[in-house]
Amino acid sequence: MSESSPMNRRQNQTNMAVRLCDVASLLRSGSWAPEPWTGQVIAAMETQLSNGPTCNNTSNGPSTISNNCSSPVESGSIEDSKTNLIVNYLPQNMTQEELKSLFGSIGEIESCKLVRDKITGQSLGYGFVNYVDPKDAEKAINTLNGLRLQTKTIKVSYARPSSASIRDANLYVSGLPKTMTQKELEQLFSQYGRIITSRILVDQVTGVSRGVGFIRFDRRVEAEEAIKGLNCQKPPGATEPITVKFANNPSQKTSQALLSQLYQSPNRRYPGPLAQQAQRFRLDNLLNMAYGVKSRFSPMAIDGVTSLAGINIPGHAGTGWCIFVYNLAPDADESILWQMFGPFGAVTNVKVIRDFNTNKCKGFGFVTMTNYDEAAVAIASLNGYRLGDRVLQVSFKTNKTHKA
DNA sequence: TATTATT
Repeated sequence: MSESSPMNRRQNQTNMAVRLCDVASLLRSGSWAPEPWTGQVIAAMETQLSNGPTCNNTSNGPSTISNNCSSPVESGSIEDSKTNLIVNYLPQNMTQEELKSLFGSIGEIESCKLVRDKITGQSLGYGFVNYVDPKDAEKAINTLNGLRLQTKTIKVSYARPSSASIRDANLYVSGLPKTMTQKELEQLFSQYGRIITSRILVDQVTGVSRGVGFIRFDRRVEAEEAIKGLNCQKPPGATEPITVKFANNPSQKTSQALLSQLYQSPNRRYPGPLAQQAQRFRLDNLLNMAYGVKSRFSPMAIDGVTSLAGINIPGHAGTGWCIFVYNLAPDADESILWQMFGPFGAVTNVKVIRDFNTNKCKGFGFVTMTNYDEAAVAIASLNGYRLGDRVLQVSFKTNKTHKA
């Protein structure tokens, strides 16, 4: 994949940073459909893309999204890297390449790693991005922290220097009073050390606390002290004691979790045709992941076309599904494509085609999406979408190159 | 009674 030249990129960075900041803050404040194929996506996007600059910090994502860890001024230690970032709350299906592609839109990346389970290969939902230039790292925090991707709100912050002392510092807390807020939970635990994240789990329907939560400390010794001091103790005003222990390690989740997904009834939610198609492909992907099998439901078999190498299948480029986006404005940049297509699923690459001399967008661009079903929904949703004063044309890229 | 923050 060819990148835009460093010079082009540098020229665009200032504008993009501003816009991404605006959009990201709107993303944080706006309601967002958890399922990309509901009509709410478009409504939400209208709000995001057409509103003027607003910088509020309301968040409907992880409430620790802007905690006070690792701000540039605070990182006093000389060990602290000013280029290395940790990215949390990544969508499950996001790959390392997608991570690199997204953060590479800010500046040159020295290295990038998506952390995966050693056994299952499943993404653990976080990764590291190390920039060449500390300014780009700072810019990435300012512009991408709080970005909504699919159902997740990603968190971008400086990575602490890696050490054994910060591992296994995550606590699971149960028996909490249902009335206890996250702030109160933090107040209770903060006497034992620096809290990195906190969360109270809530009922998805009612939003009421389930009385359980997590506290991640900066260091394991702090977590140990919190267990000693708070396990089996009653919080102020509570009638029952709480339980505090180390949280289960996510890596003990075996392939059973994967298999259980396979046997879930696909028709439980009575989905429409589009969602049925999407689920069929998801199942296919799961089978593929678990057993390395391509079933007859493979995207390669869609429309009854069977092909060995993807020849004659529109938009299929081997590494994903290439989407053609036409009627972009001259000042369009990559960030607008990320913003439009990201909510629909895994996006591996975006590119705005620019004039070599003027560096202005020539009116079109390309987006590569990993999964057929997500690409199809994105196209169906975005074709005809009004962006500013232009109506976009969105389709799978064809191989036809005839010049009229 | 369980989300995914240290390569």
